[in-house]
Amino acid sequence: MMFSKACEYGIRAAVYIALQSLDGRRVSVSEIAEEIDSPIAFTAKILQQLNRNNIVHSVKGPTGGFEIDRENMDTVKLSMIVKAIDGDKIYTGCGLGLKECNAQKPCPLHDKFVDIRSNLRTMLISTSLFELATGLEVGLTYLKR
Amino acid sequence: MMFSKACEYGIRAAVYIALQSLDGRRVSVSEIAEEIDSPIAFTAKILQQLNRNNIVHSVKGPTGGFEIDRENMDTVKLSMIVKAIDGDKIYTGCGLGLKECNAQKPCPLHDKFVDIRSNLRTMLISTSLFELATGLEVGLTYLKR
DNA sequence: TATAAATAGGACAAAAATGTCCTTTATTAA
DNA sequence: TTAATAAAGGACATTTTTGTCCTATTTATA
Repeated sequence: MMFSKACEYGIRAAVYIALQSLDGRRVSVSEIAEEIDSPIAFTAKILQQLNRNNIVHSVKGPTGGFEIDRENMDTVKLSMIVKAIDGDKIYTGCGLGLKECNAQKPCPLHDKFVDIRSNLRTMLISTSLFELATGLEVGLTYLKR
Repeated sequence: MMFSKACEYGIRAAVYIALQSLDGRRVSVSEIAEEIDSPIAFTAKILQQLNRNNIVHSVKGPTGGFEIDRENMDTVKLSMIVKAIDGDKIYTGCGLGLKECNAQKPCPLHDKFVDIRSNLRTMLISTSLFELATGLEVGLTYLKR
């Protein structure tokens, strides 16, 4: 609806990894892809990006996999994942695709988007992985289907 | 940011046509593409879609072109253009791409998206082409760059 | 130290979105 | 009635996104 497929998978994967890390479990790409119902090799690429951006931590070799430190679950906000994968056009871009659209030279929808964009931005900036993982843990939310 | 390129061009084209129709001028695809800074042949395709959905009216032959009745400028809301081009996933789709995501079985972002989506929906449903065209007419808004 | 398990990463493939070109159809006006 | 003009539409081309496959690298453990 709003994010690319890659970003959707990235968020779902990060939330799943966070959930498992709360139990001290490191998880493999194949488990992640299974649990969030995503294409495995594509998910692996996205996890590489998240790793490079220090959003998740990867460990190679046997007993390896992905994990997120308890500390990072609070530090990492949705906005960081979105920015790492989709860039920041969701914040800065014009709703009608104009290159320069701002209060001085607004597109016809500029003012109408101000609040919507601001709400979205605030939500993304203030929502942590920990918050999302705990909802899952309690069984209130789902990552599949 | 939120709409496809096709939809962005479609909205900009419709607003431009509405503006010119206020002056009783019918406009050609090439003029539209010039004025909204869009690829001409692609814009023509999009205008065909808008015509089929009775959002704009087209006339073939010399002196032909696109126009929008004064009445339709009030009737046609942004939501209709978006739906004609991008479908209604913007309203109905899940932020994380789950097939079935609802209050009973929500994704971790479901509740957080409720307000944002609702604001967006309300804005699209309540904004008419006339409103957008008059902003342009008065020189308060722009469709290019 | 050899083997196996796991991620990293490059190259490729498929699908979808974006964009172009050319012919057909309708219509105006000379 | 013919010529010119404009949209309609089909076929094709390009680019981006999504997705796959294979090899290299790292590392735990037998």
